[in-house]
Amino acid sequence: MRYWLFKSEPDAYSVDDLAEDGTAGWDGVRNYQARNLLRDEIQPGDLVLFYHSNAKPPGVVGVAEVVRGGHPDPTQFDPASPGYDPKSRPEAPRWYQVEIAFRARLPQMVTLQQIKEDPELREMMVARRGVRLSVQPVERAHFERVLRLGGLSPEALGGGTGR
DNA sequence: GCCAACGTTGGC
DNA sequence: GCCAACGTTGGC
Repeated sequence: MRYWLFKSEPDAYSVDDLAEDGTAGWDGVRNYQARNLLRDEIQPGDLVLFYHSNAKPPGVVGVAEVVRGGHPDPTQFDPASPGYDPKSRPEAPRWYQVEIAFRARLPQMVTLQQIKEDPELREMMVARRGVRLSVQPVERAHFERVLRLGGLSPEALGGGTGR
């Protein structure tokens, strides 16, 4: 099992939206590095830190679980979608998504500032200057540390599937 | 294949 | 709202 961090602007899609929806296709990613992770690396059962970017303050606000691995992002074929890509064809999709399910809110959000100031977390990709990747790998130790700082027990999430 | 111009991200 | 840092595009 691997761990990831997904960024979302809460004005566009927040952890509350995910909690309400239950599951969501992580569509709209239009960056090749992130696409490769979505298509090739992210597997069902992997756990995701849900991160609010462009928020006040930015930080990790929840946990989700991957429930379906990489498959073509349908919004690329929808002319009405902001993610529409006229150069992508169904027989050779350019963009991929995974599906995630809501698992938990963090009782206390873990802010970007906390991550940067924490000796155990400051190596996280999200804390590094200039890193804009919206889908990032996270080390297990970092994942568990973020959960503890947020008031969740990693053990409570780790084993069960919640399904 | 270079690289200038442009667009986007996202913290501050 | 600013702007630094990146990524993408497209002319050549």
